[in-house]
Amino acid sequence: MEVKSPPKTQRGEATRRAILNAAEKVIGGAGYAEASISQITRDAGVAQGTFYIYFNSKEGVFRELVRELGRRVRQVLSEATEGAQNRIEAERLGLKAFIGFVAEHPDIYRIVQEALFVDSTVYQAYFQDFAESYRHGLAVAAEAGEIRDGDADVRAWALMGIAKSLGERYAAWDDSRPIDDVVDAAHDLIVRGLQV
Amino acid sequence: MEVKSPPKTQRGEATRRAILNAAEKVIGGAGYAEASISQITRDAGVAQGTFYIYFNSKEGVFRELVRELGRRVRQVLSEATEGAQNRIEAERLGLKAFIGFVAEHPDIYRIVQEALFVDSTVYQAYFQDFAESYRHGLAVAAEAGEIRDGDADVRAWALMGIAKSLGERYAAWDDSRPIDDVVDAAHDLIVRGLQV
DNA sequence: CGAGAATATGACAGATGAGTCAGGTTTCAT
DNA sequence: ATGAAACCTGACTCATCTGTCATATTCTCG
Repeated sequence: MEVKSPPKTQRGEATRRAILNAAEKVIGGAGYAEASISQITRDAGVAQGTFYIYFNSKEGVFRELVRELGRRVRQVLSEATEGAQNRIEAERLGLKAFIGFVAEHPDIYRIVQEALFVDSTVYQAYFQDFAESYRHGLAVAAEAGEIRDGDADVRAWALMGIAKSLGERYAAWDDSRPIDDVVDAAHDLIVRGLQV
Repeated sequence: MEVKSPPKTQRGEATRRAILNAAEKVIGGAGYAEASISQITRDAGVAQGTFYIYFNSKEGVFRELVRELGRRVRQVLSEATEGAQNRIEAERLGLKAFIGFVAEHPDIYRIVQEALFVDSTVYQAYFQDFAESYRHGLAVAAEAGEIRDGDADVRAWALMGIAKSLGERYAAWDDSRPIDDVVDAAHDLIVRGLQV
């Protein structure tokens, strides 16, 4: 049974969700290696065996978790930037939303990072999805003359790197500095870097 | 015995080195979780028990490994940038050297990343060391009027993020694109971002 | 050369935790 | 009501691997 068939009833669906939520909590808190299936099922309020009705293995839930988190983060970012008047503004809104998200869910950033070691495929897919839509946004903006011409691919990865690094440093590790300060300082760098 | 006393003889020193080298190879290749002490000692050509003469645990070697890698990377970067005429040039040389290093030692980048999960203290120390000297370099350059004023701390973390991200994407994952291309594109962003 | 310090060996005890399974309970359509 | 499908249980098996230890070897220095 390479992949578990999805639950057939409400009840099954609810149990699956409970397990997934518990996995996020337990793995996010203790890390993948430390987290045990029994902790997860205890937290979800089900028996050990129930876990294997919905997932094939610890790695299995983890993969699912990472995919879901990717969807959530993309959702947050697209909502944050949809009102932007231009690319430069979108950069600011996106960066701020991302750092804010990491501040509110520091565990999520850890889980995604850990994916590199549990299953590098999902890790890469996670970032490639981001990069692709980022690259596209930059290419369109350059086309429209909102920013100056340049290598959209490298720019996308560079800007993602800025967001990751600042999120890690100023949100996950130490959120004592107001996020707006950090975003302002970084945005100055980015604006000048991109503007015509 | 909280910390192992260092080897007292040449022979002991050589054995310790052999174990450390084997650990780099095995952990870099298989990842921390998969790597076993027996693999490491087999590779080093010593018995299992010998490992515990020099290290307290798997975590112990790993910590040592990360510290050593930090020293090596700092060494490479300081050599690469020492001939730079100004900060802008130093950025270019440093970025290129870093990406080149990752391309030659893709395992090292993995090991450092994995430190976040094995011992977040050494992970943070690793990056804080970098950040501090980076921050200092930028502050001095701003003082000298080589770059425009700005938040040196945020800039340091942002620029480190660019290097990490590009190294991961264009060196560790897929080195099919000439590094100079990537460095050029990123350096354009950085120059404009920093210049007066 | 001989004693004791340093280094090395490898079998093994003990702990851990993933995944299984035989059987129990709930739900629901007919 | 009843049978079958879906769901749930938790004790148990089994493989893995760390860290220990009693013993052996090598080195060094008086």
